[in-house]
Amino acid sequence: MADLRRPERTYTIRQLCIEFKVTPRALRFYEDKGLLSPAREGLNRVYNYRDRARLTLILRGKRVGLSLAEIREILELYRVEDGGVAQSAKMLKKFSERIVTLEAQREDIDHAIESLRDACKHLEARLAKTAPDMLPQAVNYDQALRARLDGVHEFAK
Amino acid sequence: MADLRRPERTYTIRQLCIEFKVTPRALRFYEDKGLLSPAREGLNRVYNYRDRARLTLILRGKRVGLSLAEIREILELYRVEDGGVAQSAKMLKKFSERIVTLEAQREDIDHAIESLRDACKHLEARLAKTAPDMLPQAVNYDQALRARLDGVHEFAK
DNA sequence: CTCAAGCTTGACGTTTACGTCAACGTGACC
DNA sequence: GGTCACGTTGACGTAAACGTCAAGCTTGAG
Repeated sequence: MADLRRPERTYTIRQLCIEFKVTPRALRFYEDKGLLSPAREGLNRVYNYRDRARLTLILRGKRVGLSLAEIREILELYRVEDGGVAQSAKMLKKFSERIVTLEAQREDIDHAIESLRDACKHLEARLAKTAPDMLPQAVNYDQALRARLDGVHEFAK
Repeated sequence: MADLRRPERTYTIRQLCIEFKVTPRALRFYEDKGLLSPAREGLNRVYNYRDRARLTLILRGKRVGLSLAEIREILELYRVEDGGVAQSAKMLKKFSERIVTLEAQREDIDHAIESLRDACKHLEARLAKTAPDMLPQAVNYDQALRARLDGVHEFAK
């Protein structure tokens, strides 16, 4: 059976939407904003391997709090020799700054995780005392963990 | 000289705004949304030590991508015994899920940082070859680093 | 007393990132 | 040949998180 992700493979808008759990509207929006530019087959959009890779980067960027405009700037670096020297210098500066803010953000996240873990411990202790029968709810934690290890990001509601 | 952050100290809205680099509008907005509830002196808001601590948490939450509504939920945990057992169980679940997403986010950030570092290296190499005189721009990186170590987050524009 | 500084409460505007129709085209079945 | 399923392009709506006035109170300096 052929690899569904082999480089020559193409995707319809719906296929990408399902894979990345986004809506067609979102993909068209990214296109409007210049973050994607899939080929056309008649009217229909045809996404290729590189479009898919870009989408991966777009969504990752979003998850770390970048705006679409910022993501666009970053993606444009990968356009070969897009700008002159001045452009490169500007980019270098921007990227450096961005790295610093991301590192700060990582510290914030570490703090937040720690706080939440602490809060969980307190909650668990409280539940263990007053209502041990409610503790199976804590199974959700393991569920989430397993899901994460499997690369699945859908949790039971 | 008295410690400007001693527990009994109070703050005007402007003082907090300057310290945390936010606008009065933002603080009033957070109040509208139930995240803050400073005392009043006549009409004027008077923030105390705990209000200031809450604001720290609010901004940290924002930096890691939480919505104000989510931050509000988390802050309410710290209201003593606010809910019954069911409430605690619900919170435990929510917090556990949040921890998982934050850990994923941290990985995203690590990836992003790595990518950006890589991009910077390429840019630097390119500049070193074509226009070594533009490289002093890279000083911005050190500037940013120093600023960060000093706890200052304002960069030259 | 006046007047500016700093606070207040509305109330409307703005940006970002889409959601949600409406109206239409185009194969592929039955 | 009707009718899905899936695609398209507008165009308008929306939620979050404030920005930006307008209009008014209060209080200390001159």
